Amino acid sequence: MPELPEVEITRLGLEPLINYKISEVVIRNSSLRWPVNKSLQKILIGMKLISLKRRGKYILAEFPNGTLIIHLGMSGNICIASKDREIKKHDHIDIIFGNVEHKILRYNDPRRFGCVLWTDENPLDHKLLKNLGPEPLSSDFDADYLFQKLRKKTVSIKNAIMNGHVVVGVGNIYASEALFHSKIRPQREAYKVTTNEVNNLVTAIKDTIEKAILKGGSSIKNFFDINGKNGYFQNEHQVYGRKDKPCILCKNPIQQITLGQRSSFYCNCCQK
DNA sequence: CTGTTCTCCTGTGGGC
DNA sequence: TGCCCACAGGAGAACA
Repeated sequence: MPELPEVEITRLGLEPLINYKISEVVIRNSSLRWPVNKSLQKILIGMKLISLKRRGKYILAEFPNGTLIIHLGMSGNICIASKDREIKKHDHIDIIFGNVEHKILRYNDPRRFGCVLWTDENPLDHKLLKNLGPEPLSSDFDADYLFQKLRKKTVSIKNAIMNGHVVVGVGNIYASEALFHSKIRPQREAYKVTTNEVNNLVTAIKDTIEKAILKGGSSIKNFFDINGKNGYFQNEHQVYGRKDKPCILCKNPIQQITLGQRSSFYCNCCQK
C-alpha cells in the first residue's frame, strides 16, 4: 500500500484509536526492514495514543513517552481488527487498544520492506525523516522551489520527483501519471524541464495526489477488519500499467521503459 | 556532493 | 496441474 494517498488513508483509518490506551503488544515477526524493538511491549503498555501524523510515507503515532514511526514499504497494510479476527499470514504485529472492548492495530506486510520504529525524541529529527523534502500538498512545494531543485539535476525528471529529498510521497505510479498530465517525458533530464513545465508538473503532482486521497477516503468506511488493498487497484491510471494500450488522448500505444530500475509509462506522442 | 546499483522479501501471473 | 522465471506499489546502503 505504498503511495502517499494510501498512507494518508491508512492514517485516517487509524484515528478511531486516538485517546485509547494500549493494553497489549504482540510481535509475531520482528524482522521487518529494521528489527522491531523487542521492548515495545514494555514501552507501550498503558500509553494513550495522542495523535496520528504523517510525514511523507511515514505514519507517526504519538504517545506521551515517544512516537512510533511506521512505514508500509511496498506491501504493508494496517487494519483495525476485532478480537475474534483470525490471524492471517504476515500479520506481524498487533497493538491492542482498550481494556474491555479491544481495538487492534494490526500490521501486515508480506514482503517486510516496511518498518515499525520507536523513538523517544522528536520524530522529525529522526535520521529517516530529517532530510526529507517538502510535502507535495504543502505550499512549500511550488514551482519556484522545484525549478531550483531540478536545475542541478542530471537524472531523469521521473527519478528526480521520486527522490524523497526533492519532494516526498511521489511513488512510481503517480510519477508516471503526473508526468503524463504535464506532458513531460519521464526520461528527460531534470535540468532541461522548463519553468512552464515545472509549473504544470507541480500542479499535476498535487492534483494526482489530492484526487487519490479523496477517492480513497470514500472507501475508508471499510477500514475496519479489512486488510488494505481496497481503493488502490480500483484507481484508474492514465498511463501506468497500460503498455501498448491506446493513449487516452491520442490513441497511440503507451510506451514502457525502465528508469532507475523502475517501470515507467508514457505516451510518445503527448509527452515531449 | 551526485548518480547508479544492490538489497531486503513474498506473491503473482505468464509461458511452457 | 506444476515448475520456472520475471516482475511488483519503496527507499536506504554501498559504492564509484
